[in-house]
Amino acid sequence: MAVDEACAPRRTQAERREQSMARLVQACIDCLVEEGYPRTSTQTVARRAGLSQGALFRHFDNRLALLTATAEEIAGRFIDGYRACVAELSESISDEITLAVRALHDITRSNEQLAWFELQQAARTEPELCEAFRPIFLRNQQDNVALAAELFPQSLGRLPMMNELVQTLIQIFHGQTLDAHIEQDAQKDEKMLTLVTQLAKMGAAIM
Amino acid sequence: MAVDEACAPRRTQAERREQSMARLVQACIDCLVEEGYPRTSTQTVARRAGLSQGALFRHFDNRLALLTATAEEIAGRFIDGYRACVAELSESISDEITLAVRALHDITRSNEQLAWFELQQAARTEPELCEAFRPIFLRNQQDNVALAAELFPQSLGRLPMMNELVQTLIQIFHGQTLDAHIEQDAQKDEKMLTLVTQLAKMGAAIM
DNA sequence: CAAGATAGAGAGTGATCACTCTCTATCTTA
DNA sequence: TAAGATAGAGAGTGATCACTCTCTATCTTG
Repeated sequence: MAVDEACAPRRTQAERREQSMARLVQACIDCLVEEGYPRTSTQTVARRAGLSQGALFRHFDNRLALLTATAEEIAGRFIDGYRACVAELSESISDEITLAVRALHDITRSNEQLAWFELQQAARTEPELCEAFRPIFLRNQQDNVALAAELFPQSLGRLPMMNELVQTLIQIFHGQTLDAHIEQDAQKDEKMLTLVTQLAKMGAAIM
Repeated sequence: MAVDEACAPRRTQAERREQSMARLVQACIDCLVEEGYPRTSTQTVARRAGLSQGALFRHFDNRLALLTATAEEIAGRFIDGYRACVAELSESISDEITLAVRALHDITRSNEQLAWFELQQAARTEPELCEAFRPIFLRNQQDNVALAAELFPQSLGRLPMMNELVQTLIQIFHGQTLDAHIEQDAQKDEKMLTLVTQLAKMGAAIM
C-alpha cells in the first residue's frame, strides 16, 4: 500500500468535495480576470479547474450558484488582503491616510477585485445576480468599516462618512484601471494616485 | 402614384443605408443598456432595429464594426448632451463647479454613458475592442478639455489637470451607479453628489 | 466485506452565438 | 427602359452556451 499512498493519497469524500469546490471557485476568479464575464462559462471554468463540466454541476446547482460562491470568496479575501497590504506598506509609509489610500489602490489591482468588478457590471443587467450579490456587498461594507476602525483608529476610524469615502476611492481606482487599460499611459497611474491621496486628505477633513 | 407616396415613400439607396445603420446603432445602445454586453448579440440588435440579422451584416462587416460605430456615436453625443445638460441646469445653479459636477452626474446616468461603460468593461478582456476604442477614447478626452474651456472659462477651463479631474468625477459617478444598483439606497445618491461637489471644489483649488 | 452514497467523466440536448449564402425587391444608371 | 448594383429576408453552419443523463470509480457505513 506504500505505492498507493505516494501516488494517489487517500482522501475522504468531504476532502474531495472541498478541494474540488475551491479549485472551481479559484478557476472562476481566474477566468473572470483573464477572459472576462461573457466568456466565463461553466465549460471554461471546469477545464481550468481540471474537472469535467459534469463534475462542476455536481457541486453547484447552476452557474448562478458558482458565481455567488465566487463572490463570497472574493469578499472574504478582501479583508485579509487589505490587512496584509497595509502591514507590508506600513514600513515605508508613516502617514495613516497616505497608507490607507495606497493600500486601497494596490488591492484594487488584485485579481479578486478585477473579478468582482466583472461580476458587479454584469449584475447591473442580470437581476438574479444582483439579488444574490446584495447581502455579500452589504456585509462587505460593514466589514470595511470595522477594519478601518481597527487599523486606523486615530484618523479614518472616527469619520462618520468613512464608508462613503472608501467606496468613492474604490470607484476611482476601478475606473482608473479601466481607463488606463485603454489609454496605456504608464505615468498617469502614479499621478492620479498622488492626486487622489490629496483629495482623500481633504475629504477626511470635512467629513 | 399618390398611394405609393403615402404608404411607402420613395427613398434613395443612400437614405435607406443611412437610416438602417442609424437604427442598428441606436438598437445596439438600447441593447447594451437594457440587456448588457454579454446579451448584446447581432441577433437581438437586428431584431430591436426591425431588421433581419442578414441585413445587419450588409452594413457592418462584423460585430466589432457595429460596436465600434456604436462607440463613436456615443462619443459624439456626449459633447452635445453635456452642453444641453449645462444649459438646462444653469437656470437653477449659479456656481460654475457645482453646475459642472451636477451636469456630469446627470449625464453619467444617460443611456449613452451606461452603454459606454458596458463596452469599456468588455474592452478590458477583449484586445480588439480595446484597440478599436482607443482613438475614440482619446479624442473624447480632447473634446472634453475644449468643452470645459468653452463653458467654464473662469474656473475649470484654466486648470492644468482639468482632464484628470473630469475623468475622476466620471469614474466616481460610474461606480456609484453600479453600487447604487446593488445597494438600492435612494438617499445615498444625493448625499454622494454633495460630497463629490465639495471634493471637486477642493480639487480645483490645488490643481 | 457488502450495500449504498458520492465524485467525476463524458456523451447528449436544445438554444443561441457570429457569420455566410442565396434569393427577391428596390434603386441607379447607361 | 434594360442591366447592374444595393438592401433586405431568411435559411443554414459549425461552435459554444447552460444543463442533463448515464456510467464508473472511490468512499462510507452497516
